Amino acid sequence: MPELPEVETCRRGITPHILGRRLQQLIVRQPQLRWPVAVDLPQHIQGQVVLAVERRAKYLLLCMNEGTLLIHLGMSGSLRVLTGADTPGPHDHFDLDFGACRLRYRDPRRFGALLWTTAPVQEHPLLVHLGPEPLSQKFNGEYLYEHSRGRRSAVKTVVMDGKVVVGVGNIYANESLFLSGIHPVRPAGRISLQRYQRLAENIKQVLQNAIDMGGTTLRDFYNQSGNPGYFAQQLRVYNREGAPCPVCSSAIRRQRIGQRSSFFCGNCQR
DNA sequence: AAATTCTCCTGAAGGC
DNA sequence: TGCCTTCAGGAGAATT
Repeated sequence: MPELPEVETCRRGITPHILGRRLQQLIVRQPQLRWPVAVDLPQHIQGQVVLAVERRAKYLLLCMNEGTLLIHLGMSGSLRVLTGADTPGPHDHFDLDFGACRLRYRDPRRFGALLWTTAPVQEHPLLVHLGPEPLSQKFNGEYLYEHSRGRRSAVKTVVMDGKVVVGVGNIYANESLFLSGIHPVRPAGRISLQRYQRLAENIKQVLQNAIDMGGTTLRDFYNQSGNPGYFAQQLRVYNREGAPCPVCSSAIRRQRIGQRSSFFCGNCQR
């Protein structure tokens, strides 16, 4: 399931293959993604040149001369770089053909998206209200503290709220809260500045470590070359219900918070 | 306004 | 073996 480190891994992997290249053709086999791919998109963007490959939250941004292609991997999406003939599978929904190589998008659950905008991309409706990037200086303990005052919802829900901070998905929220000794259901407004400083640092650390390891492969994340990420072996609580806490050996617990599985140590996290 | 629930989708896993 | 049912999850939309 692509979270920020997986999307960043993807971005870094595809960039050298497509930067400066001209799009020969967009081939759409399945337009029914999160939002339908516009029927006339292929003819609109044919011939566009990739000027930059950026990322905002979990959106990949292919910045081209007349606009920007937004790609979201949803929870089962992946992009592979193909350099030879390769028969598309049933979930290979579109190809971006750059001549020398092509990007093939696969997404069994179809929660992902392919959108084109000619307006300044940061003003796009999907991006304009997003919180800061977690690895930026704008995101820190003070920021979290200020934005959680008066909020009674679980701290885990708040750090996963894209309007507060982007890119912190379920896996990394669980891990960061464990490293910070904070119980995931603790009301966000009842946590001290000091503890938020520690949480913000751990969020940055966990995300950066995961990026350095090429992301987390639990089931279906593979990078542009078809290789898995190696952060899964670093996970301390996620998906480890019943296993011993790496610090105190208490059994890791599992609880649903806001429709999502949460994993934590009831002894270490208060 | 903030908090909660719903929604899209398919594959894996579990029950009988 | 096979046909259910349940669940997982990103995040915008809808509802409370």
